[in-house]
Amino acid sequence: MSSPSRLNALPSWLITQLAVHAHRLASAGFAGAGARGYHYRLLAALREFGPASQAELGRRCNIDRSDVVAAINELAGQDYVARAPDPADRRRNTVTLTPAGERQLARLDEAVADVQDELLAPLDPGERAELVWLLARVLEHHTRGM
Amino acid sequence: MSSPSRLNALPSWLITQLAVHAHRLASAGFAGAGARGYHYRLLAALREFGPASQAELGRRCNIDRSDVVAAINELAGQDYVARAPDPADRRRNTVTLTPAGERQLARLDEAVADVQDELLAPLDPGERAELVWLLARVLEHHTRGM
DNA sequence: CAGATCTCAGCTATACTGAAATGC
DNA sequence: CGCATTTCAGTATAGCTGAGATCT
Repeated sequence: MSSPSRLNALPSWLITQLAVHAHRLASAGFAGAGARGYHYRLLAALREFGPASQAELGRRCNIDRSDVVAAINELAGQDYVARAPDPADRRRNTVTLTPAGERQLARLDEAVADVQDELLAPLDPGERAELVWLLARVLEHHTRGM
Repeated sequence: MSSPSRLNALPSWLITQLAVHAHRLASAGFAGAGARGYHYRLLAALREFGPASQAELGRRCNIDRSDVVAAINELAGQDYVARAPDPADRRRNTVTLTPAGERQLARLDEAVADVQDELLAPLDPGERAELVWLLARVLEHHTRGM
């Protein structure tokens, strides 16, 4: 039972449909560690850039301000991050990665690596790099100025 | 404000984030013709394979049985498709593309072409073909046996 | 005053699940 | 009986909007 040929060569179709599979695999990988995609993004940002306000995390991870609140609530409830008022600017919360959060990030890194391998199974290493390069350029074009 | 480098080289991240942009562009293009992505998929399948049951349409377009009902309701309400009981199997509805539906599909084809151009703006024609080839192979791998 | 931040309530669209009614 | 089809009701998630309270 094949799909319409109009769709099979359509970049927007290929990308959105493949995203469904990528999301399914990633969610399953994260769920095995009791996490969601938002959690991985936030922990990765905290690891790389250090403590940050929720607004900054949202901009870095491309997560809405509103959803950052909920995700940080969850991470704080598992003691993967600590949330403290910023004395220098009392509108802000400073979110900090805890040692347990670093360990959780390491677990999620492993899960994520497995997911990439499963997602790109039919491609050899050179093709994977080519795909990443093309996707990154297109995504960068659409994120410029955001 | 850059994203975590863990994410920037991560295929599943690139694909899901790019899918957000692709979906936004496609939805906007379809909305200009009073349609949604489901409608385009269904009209394309009817045009290519002829009249079909809702279950077959769902399998071809990768749309859930439940969502096919709603989308066909909408298309039938706009007279883009006709729904009639199948005399050979009275469980089935036979869905047929109307002349108005063909014209709507032609409009959507144009909108879709513009969207592809906007989506892949930074890539030259050879790179676009390479990207489509790689994505199609990966997607085919994950759709096999469905 | 404008503007940023955090929070909550609620919305949209895609994708999906469960169950009932009907018919093969 | 098992199985397929259509339909409806409801769920989950990502992404997003509006508004209010607080603070720079």
